[in-house]
Amino acid sequence: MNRDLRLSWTDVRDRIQARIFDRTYAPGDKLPKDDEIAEDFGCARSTVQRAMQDLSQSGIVERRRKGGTTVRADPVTRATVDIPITRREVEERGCKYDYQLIRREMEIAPKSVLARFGMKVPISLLHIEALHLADNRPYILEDRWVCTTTVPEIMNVDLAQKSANEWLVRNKPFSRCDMSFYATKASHDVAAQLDTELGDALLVIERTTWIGSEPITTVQAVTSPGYQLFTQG
Amino acid sequence: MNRDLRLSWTDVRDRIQARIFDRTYAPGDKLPKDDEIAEDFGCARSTVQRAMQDLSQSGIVERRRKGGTTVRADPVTRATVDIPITRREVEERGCKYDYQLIRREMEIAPKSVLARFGMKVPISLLHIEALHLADNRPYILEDRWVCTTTVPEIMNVDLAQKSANEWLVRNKPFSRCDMSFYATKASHDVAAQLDTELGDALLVIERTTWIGSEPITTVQAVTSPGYQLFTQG
DNA sequence: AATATTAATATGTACATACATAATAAAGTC
DNA sequence: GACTTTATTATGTATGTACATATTAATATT
Repeated sequence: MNRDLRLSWTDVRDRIQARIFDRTYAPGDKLPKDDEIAEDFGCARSTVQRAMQDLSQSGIVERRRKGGTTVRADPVTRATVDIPITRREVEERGCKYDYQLIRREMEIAPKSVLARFGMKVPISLLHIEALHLADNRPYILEDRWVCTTTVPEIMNVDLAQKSANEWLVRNKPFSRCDMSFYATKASHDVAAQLDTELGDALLVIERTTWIGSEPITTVQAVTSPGYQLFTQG
Repeated sequence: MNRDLRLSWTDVRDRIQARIFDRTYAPGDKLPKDDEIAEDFGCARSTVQRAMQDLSQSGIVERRRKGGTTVRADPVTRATVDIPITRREVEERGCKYDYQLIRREMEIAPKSVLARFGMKVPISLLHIEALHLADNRPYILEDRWVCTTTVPEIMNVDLAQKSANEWLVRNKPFSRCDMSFYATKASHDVAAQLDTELGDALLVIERTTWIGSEPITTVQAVTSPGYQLFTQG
């Protein structure tokens, strides 16, 4: 067989996707089984499998053993968000990065914080407030709680010099990260810290991480006014 | 070889990930090549390849032909957001879904809208304003522009009955979707539509879609107060 | 008819092999 | 030294085969 004519899995994916787009296979429809598509296209089943893997991850089709492949009836719009280290984010915008530690003390975590970890029993955690600046202007205000039983080393880190954000992400990899986004009105304190108006609408990025089942940290990153978070590709 | 002892690609991934987590391979470090890992673990290279594919997609490692595999120096926190059809989202919360068309007319798109499509020349687009309700309470206010040259069929759709959101996602698949999130203060109009206070902080989900290089639609979904957007697994 | 058991089946995985591709390193040229 | 050309090499892909696994469908059992 002429190798130049061989289909790549991206070709196969695109052709199947095209058939979904032009409604040859409409939402809810069942697709032929991989073997049939492979024979139809003149390629190996594993090539179809690779294409289907991609379509499945994109949320376009759903696959079940024995059940076959179906076009998702209720298509979802799926996107990926990347949250880099704040320093890097600022520097990639071509701004000068600065960082200020506002507060750092052990505290009994309030219920709202415990809830993010899925814990009930009150426990003392390291509470950190810090400000990230871009070109000397407040950029992100972070309100963080770190679990010192999972991450005892954090007690020896000079958080006035290096942000917990940076230290954690470089030194404490996580296996699970829950994230959420919401809007909040700038309180008196927050407005003062971010040097903005009381009542301004601010985007909050909340993240909670674990290693295995051990909680690492939870953070509310309150962004400055006008902040916009974009998805990747 | 005893098949029961064979490593699955998830095992391989987990073991490599563990070595990254315990800093055997620290950020920026180069990993052994697939062949070596395969021999080390006693599995086929393709199994390592599958594991690496996953780690690469998760943003944990970076792979380059000939260059090899490196642990990402500046780790990013990566997450996936799924935006379902609004009806489905409301119903999955166990609420009654309703929908109201507020406005629907052809209009010259303002520059801000054209910019989202990456267009310069002013053009007339279908402008739609609509309200999604959950248990009779305003849930999401959508402000949408549809490109009628790409989607002429939309002109024949009764948007008073079926939301453009739903119709488009079911009938006009897209190949590209740009998304962004930000916070906004409720204007007089928005506050009235969402039945909330003037100046409330609201999360806006902005999406723009294309099929190939043809623009389909762009929408600002202004959520009601307290709305929180979560990432997937 | 409802339930448990068994068979059938489409997708998923593991492996070996051969080749493709993109980056890098080495060698050659001016 | 600066530039171009040419190997070299690690990852990526395509294929075939053999099994594993999860689900559905069929059958037997109560």
